[in-house]
Amino acid sequence: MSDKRVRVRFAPSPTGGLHLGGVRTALFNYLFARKNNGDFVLRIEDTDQNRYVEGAEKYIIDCLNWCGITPDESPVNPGQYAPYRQSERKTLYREYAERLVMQGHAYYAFDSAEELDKNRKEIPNFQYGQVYRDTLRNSLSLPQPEVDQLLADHTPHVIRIKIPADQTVSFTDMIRGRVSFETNQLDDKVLLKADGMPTYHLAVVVDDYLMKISHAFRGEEWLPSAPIHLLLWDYLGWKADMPQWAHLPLILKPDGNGKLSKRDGARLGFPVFALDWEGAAGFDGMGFLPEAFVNFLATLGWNDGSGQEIFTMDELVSKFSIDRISKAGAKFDFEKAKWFNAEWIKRSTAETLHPKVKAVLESKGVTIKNDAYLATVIDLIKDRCTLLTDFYPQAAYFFQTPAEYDLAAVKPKWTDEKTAFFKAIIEQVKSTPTIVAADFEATFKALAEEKGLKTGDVMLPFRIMLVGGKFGPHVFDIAALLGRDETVSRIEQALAAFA
RNA sequence: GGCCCGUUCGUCUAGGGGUUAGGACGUUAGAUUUUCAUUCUAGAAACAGGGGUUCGAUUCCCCUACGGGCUACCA
Repeated sequence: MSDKRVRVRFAPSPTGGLHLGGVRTALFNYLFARKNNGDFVLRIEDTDQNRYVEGAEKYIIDCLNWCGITPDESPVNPGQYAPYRQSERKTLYREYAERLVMQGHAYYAFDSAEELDKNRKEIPNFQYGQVYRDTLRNSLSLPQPEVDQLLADHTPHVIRIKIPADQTVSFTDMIRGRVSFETNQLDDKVLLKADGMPTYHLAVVVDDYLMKISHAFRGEEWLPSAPIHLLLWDYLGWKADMPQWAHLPLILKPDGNGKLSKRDGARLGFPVFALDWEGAAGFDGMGFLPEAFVNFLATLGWNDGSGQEIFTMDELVSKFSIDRISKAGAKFDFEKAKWFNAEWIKRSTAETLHPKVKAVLESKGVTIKNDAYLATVIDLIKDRCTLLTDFYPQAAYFFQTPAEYDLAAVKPKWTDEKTAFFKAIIEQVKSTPTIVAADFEATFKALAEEKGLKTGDVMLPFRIMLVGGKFGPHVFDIAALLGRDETVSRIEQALAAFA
């Protein structure tokens, strides 16, 4: 086992947007694969034709790419275990299901959905299992000739696993340790559906085997069905090749309880998807850096024990280990997610931020003519941005004259002396070839004193003239960046509004 | 209801038989910044409860409580 090549798979079902929990599962798979020089496989589990959502598969792949966790093998980049969509592997599963029937580990069942629903409603704790299966319509209860006839007539039927009585099924989960189940509590799950598609239970076992998966990560919600899978691995004769299981703790709703669902985003005002999905803003559209998103997700249920919180993908790969994954579910905390993003923005260079910031500004109608100028702006303001979208309010005034002023902050205290002061400043600025921040500051203060004004009384108005509001970096740095002519013109324009 | 998993500050977590139970987010108060943010300093804030085991349990065991998951021809 130890010499076996590490191969892991992320196996989502294409039923809609990929949410946080799914991305984290993918991430842990990826980290484990990279750390162990293994393969990271994306397998699309589209066995439920009713829930199939157009575009979901592409969306999943786009999400993984955006996060920087591109699979080594996938439907769009097949390896030697193709195909990677279960719908395209359909014919394969029947053979294994029939084999189980032949060996007595499974059987045909002809009951209709309606009949079963009725039983569930009328019989408390009804389970299609050892207690009731003899009373239902299946190849165990019906005489062989009748079964043959039913089959010959192509009567709709499913194949169910025959759970044995009085056994204890147990295994060692990499996160939880020893876990056991009594087979008497289990029901005879459907393996092959009436439409010929396998259920998750059959497909996951067959494909993990065929694709030589060595370690299987999945959410904790799968723990109760693990014994079914264990039994299947055994009955199919593949026990020695069974992957090691790791059931990941769930990501919970920030308020109340329960696992985080796709609807919580709209309800609570934060993204649950990585990328935008059907009008709902994802972390991307919300202004998150993929590095920050990945970093945040990695620390939701995992830590390296050192107290370090900011990790690059490379660090994550080298430090990741399953025994440091926690057992308990973790509530999603959007505030903490934002903190990670702010940290990542602060630590990123203007160069790496450049294209993303440019896109944000352009989407707001700001035209960027000078990339070097933008780079300087980014360096000046990135410390005050939590989300990429914050660059718009924080940077817009570097590119366009303020559309409106915070008049409440200046008008009540406006005086003719101030008007005179700024007129003098205009002349002063006009007489210099370029604005040098430190020099300008000195001149500004000297002139204020000369006019009998307190520096503080004219600094804020000056800021509002250039910026429009009470925010932004050092005002003289702004003036220097804006340049002589623009500074003069903004003062002139503002003077008209202030007086 | 049944089965399974879990439980350290509000949240994410470290720790582990003897600790002032540590960090981070958030929060509060100061400092710095003639704006705002950053930054810095300080503060409040936790071992679910009950039994064991032990010289000593937050740490190990059991029970209870609470939380979560599953209980489909969905994954």
